[in-house]
Amino acid sequence: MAYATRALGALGDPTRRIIFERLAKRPRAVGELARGLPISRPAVSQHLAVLKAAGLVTDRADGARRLYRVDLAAIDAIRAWLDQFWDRTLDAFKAEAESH
Amino acid sequence: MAYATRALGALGDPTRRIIFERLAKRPRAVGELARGLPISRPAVSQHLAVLKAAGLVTDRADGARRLYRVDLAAIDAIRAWLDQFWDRTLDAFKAEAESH
DNA sequence: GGGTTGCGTAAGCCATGCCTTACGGTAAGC
DNA sequence: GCTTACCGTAAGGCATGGCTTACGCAACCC
Repeated sequence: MAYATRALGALGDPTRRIIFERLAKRPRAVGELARGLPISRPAVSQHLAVLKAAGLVTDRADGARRLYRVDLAAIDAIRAWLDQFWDRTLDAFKAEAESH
Repeated sequence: MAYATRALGALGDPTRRIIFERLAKRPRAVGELARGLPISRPAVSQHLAVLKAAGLVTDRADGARRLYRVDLAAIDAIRAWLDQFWDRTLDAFKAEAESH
């Protein structure tokens, strides 16, 4: 749950959402990501550090490169968080309708 | 889809997530929200404006007060966004496994 | 081993964003 | 009508965060 909120904080940045999108298609190295973005490679590296701290991605050494991939557990955590709000909101609607 | 990304941007702030949580339980007025938070009422009003612009909440006049409630459509949009990434990531895993 | 490629971290700059106080405007109560 | 309660917006201060350049280190190539 606090897992999900940290993930949402990380996905609040548009650049990190783009990085997250591209990693969802397939795992990539840092430089490969940077070449497709209008920011420097260290900037990408910093974004990846945030995503990693939020549990959204994992990294793995591949020679001199470092491959990042998305972590499905984080997606599931956010989904569970959302569903909880969905239920609460529906209950609130129902309670309000019955009070009339 | 761009709907979902704007919603994620709005939910990136922890205070807005708290406000969103409380509105999910039941609709509330601005002052009522502010009394339960360590920030001023205008600050809450600004947060609500962001949430509203992101399509996460709707507002309705109630006399001198203004009631805010969460919009279920936004939650659904985010969920659809997440599911899309879930599928992509699964496909990437599968493709990688088959390449071995 | 020298050179190249790939990466993380540090330091610093600068814009963005969140918060405050102050103000004006509308709706309810007496 | 006057006062009170509730709210949105403006203006400004200040911290946070995202970006850059510079540096150091490890892994491949020839």
